Amino acid sequence: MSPRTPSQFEEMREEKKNLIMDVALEHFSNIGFHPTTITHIARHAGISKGLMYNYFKSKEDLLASIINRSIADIYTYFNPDHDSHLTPDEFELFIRKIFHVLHEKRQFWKLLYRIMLQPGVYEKVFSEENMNISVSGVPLREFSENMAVLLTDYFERKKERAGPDYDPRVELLMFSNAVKGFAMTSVFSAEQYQGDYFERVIDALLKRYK
Amino acid sequence: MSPRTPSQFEEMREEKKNLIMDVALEHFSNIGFHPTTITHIARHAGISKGLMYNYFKSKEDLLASIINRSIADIYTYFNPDHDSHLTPDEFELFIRKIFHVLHEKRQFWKLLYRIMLQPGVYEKVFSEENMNISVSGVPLREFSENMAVLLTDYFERKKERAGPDYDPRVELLMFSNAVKGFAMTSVFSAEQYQGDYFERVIDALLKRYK
Amino acid sequence: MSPRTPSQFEEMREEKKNLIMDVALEHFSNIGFHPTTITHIARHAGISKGLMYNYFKSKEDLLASIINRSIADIYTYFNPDHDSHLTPDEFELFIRKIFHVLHEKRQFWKLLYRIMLQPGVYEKVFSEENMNISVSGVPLREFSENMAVLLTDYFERKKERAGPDYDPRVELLMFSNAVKGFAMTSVFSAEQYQGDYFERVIDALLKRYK
Amino acid sequence: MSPRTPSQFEEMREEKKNLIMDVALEHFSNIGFHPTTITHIARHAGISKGLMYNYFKSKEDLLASIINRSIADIYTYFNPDHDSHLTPDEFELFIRKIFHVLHEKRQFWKLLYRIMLQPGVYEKVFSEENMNISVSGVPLREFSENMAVLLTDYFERKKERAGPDYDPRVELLMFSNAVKGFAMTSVFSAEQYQGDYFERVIDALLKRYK
DNA sequence: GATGAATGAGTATTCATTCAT
DNA sequence: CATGAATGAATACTCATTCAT
Repeated sequence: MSPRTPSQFEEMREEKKNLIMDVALEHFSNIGFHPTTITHIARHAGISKGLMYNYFKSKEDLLASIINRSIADIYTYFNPDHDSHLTPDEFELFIRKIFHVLHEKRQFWKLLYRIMLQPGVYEKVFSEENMNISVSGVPLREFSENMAVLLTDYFERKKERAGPDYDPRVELLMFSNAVKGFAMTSVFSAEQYQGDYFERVIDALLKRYK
Repeated sequence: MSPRTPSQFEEMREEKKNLIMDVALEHFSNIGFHPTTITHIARHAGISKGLMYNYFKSKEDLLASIINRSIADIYTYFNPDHDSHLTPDEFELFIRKIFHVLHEKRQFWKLLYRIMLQPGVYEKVFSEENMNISVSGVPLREFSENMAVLLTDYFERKKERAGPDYDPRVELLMFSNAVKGFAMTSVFSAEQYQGDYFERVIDALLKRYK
Repeated sequence: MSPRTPSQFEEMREEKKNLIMDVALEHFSNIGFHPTTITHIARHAGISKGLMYNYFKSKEDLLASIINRSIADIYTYFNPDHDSHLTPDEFELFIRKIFHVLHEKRQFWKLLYRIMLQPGVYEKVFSEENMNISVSGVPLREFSENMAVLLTDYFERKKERAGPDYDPRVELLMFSNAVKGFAMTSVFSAEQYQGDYFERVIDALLKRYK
Repeated sequence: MSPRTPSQFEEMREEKKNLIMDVALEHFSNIGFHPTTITHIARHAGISKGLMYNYFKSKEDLLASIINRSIADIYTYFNPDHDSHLTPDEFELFIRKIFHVLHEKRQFWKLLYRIMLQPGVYEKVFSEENMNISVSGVPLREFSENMAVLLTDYFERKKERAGPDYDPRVELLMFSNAVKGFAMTSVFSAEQYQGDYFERVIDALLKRYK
């Protein structure tokens, strides 16, 4: 019964925030952002509407927080503070990580796709204010830029190992489109792709682009 | 001073309907379905809100009409009443047509992607009622099924011309993911892909999958 | 092919007006006044919305016209220009006429009940302007007043033939309530009262009040 | 400063609900269901439009709630769990109760008459869903059926006390029409019936049908 | 006369957000 | 901290009526 320390309070707060975000992520990604009401989220999280606004300053802030949290996770997982070049084995690891994260965070990707394609929401979430929020000290925008640089460099360097009409720009293009196409399909219709589907795709990608 | 003939009325109706659909397509695809209000559409089309409902029985009906109109166009363009097999040259033509239609109907694809990913809207538009609407006498659903059959068959038959570890299922998979990925990228960020971008992608696809 | 005379025009006009009123009466009484749209009436009468307003200056005017027409019919049927007293046989005839007209003009009574009980509509229809419209030269309001006077007089005079505790005011009251109750029941649930229902009620009323 | 307890909330809710229902009953019965707007009700109840929907899920639900509340009251008042027969004195009590409730709940009866005669509204309010709502554990439909059975039985048994040409079916018919006629008249034109009007009617009914 | 396209004021309903307790 | 009653701005949709042709 001793009074809680400030850090204990902080911890409880974080826990509650995470609970709300979990519930919201599930509903946002399955039902959509607009159709999911604050009332709905609050009820499913077992709290009151008013308390929601104690943790998040608006519905959009809640969405932005969810996205930021997931991106931070992924960011850490990929650890792209890679100052040197990607070896072929690191490239393979990279692909495997992509597919792993695609599978592991399916709900999040579903949400992200929907948000990205919905202009009104997108702008509000990635407003000036939110864009400057840094994750683990690195601004969000840098994340994808780092990736792009690493891959460009990888395919550029692969030229040496490749045939005469190898074009690194085309190669990067085809690779990213293949990944994007697969990502979307797997996120939105994962039900139909079972068994060794993931493995076969990974193999094909490695055979072609490693 | 003499009253309008029925055919004059019909012509007026058709014109207005198309005007409204054009305006709505632009806004739906750029701003989104929910955020675009009827008031907005009416104002931009230079008509009253009420008139909208003279032509379309609801906002959803308007959306469905737009989609149907475009699909009918595309359907005619592809003319997929193909009972025999696809030759390699026909396959090339097929790819070129895809990219042409992707370019030509960009607004429509943008809309379609958004709708498909937005759970609530999709179901309402492609309700039982709308799904049974036939375009040029052929139910909409058949369209994509025809495509799938043709391609499956094409990659199956290509086995004869291919190497020993050629797997038609994997091939079809990689091909459609590549197309999907490209489609999405080109529809949503066409600004950054200019010059010979389309040509390079087509060449790469043909080289790989023809 | 000779040009129509003015009276021929007038006749055609009357015919059209009656057609519209017939259609409207049917819909107003079965579906209700508010739920029945002008478009609906026009379509069922085989004319255009615009033409409707050529014959009737508003929806309410149409309703008032229907009511006036029916009341005029009934008025003529009853011919209440009765300057002398009602004999018992005339009273019997009167009751029989009531039930006949109730049966014959069921649609109209249905409409009238609904309208009378719907304050908003009632006031508009029986506005100052319409109340002064005379039917066959007699203002509408007089109609029911004439009836009331005749009946009051009848029951008053019956005192001579009746027992000691006969109260003409109570008698009139009970009689009119019985008729009203029966009228409403028969108009709104005529389906369940078949066979000799009408006859039995008439007999009972005559036995009691003649 | 301490937060409200659940029971305090419940009390507030109940109070507001009743306030809204009271205001709505008054307007629905005097002005009509359709012509009474939600805005109107809200303004007269001193609340916002939105709050209405916190308590009632639609305008029709509000109407149904009002009707159910009144019927529950009346049901309790009549307590028709009468398994045995009606004695003449119980019949008299029954009639007196009818007239009492007619007087006491005049607004409600006005509303009910209007609703019953308005086809569109009636069906929505007494939809499958609402009809099955039970009042004090007894389905609404049973209420009137109980009444009908009791009265049929009463007039049937009265045969023994009556003259040779007494027909119980006709008697029941005349009685209910008289009550119906009186009910309607008293509900819609009570202004003109003052003084001993009620008493005189009750006496006449008792003399004739007890 | 006759048509139906066009108008616009009006209506029910939703939902993020605030705030007294 | 926590609650949920209360708000109000916004939105889709309806329909009597007008008017150019």
